[in-house]
Amino acid sequence: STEAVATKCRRSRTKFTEEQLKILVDAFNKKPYPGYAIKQRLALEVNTEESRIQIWFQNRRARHRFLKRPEKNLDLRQDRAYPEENIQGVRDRRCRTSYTSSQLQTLMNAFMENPYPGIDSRQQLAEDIGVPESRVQIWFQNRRSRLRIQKKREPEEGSAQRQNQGQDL
DNA sequence: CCTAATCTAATCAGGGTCCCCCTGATTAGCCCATTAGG
Repeated sequence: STEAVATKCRRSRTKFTEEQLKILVDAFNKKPYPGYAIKQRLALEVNTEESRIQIWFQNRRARHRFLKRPEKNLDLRQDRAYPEENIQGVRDRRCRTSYTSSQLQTLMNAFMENPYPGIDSRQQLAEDIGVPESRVQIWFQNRRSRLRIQKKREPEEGSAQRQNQGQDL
């Protein structure tokens, strides 16, 4: 098995310089849950894609979640508990991407071909439909997730159309 | 080895359409998610 995709699967690792890390760590200490505007500004300041900034914050939070002092292990979420104090607008998210039907068609076709596209495929796809690669990646994640849920909800369709008792909850 | 990249599951939230549904965006992950590149 494993016909090992010839093309590279993962995006190559981003290597941050010390300066870049200093800026990021500084921002993280100020605000471990930055909104979109802050992430965008950091991306500019550090000269990296915003998606890399987002991943960096995710990974750092994961690492620090348990690195923190055990006596106060609820700190990371404090920031979310008091949204009033946020300098930046509360709940500052990236704007929803709205796909056209032809863009969706392209994504669907690619999904049926391979629901786990590597970086090269995603980038090609992103270029084809004119959307950032990070959005394509999210689209595939959500698509896979919802397909799983749907399959779970409808266990089988081809066989066994009789017994269907007590499956709720 | 360290940590960026990736994954699943759950949840928040925008927008259409009529108050619920679809789906994009964000987050956590707990013997402390897993995988793998440099």
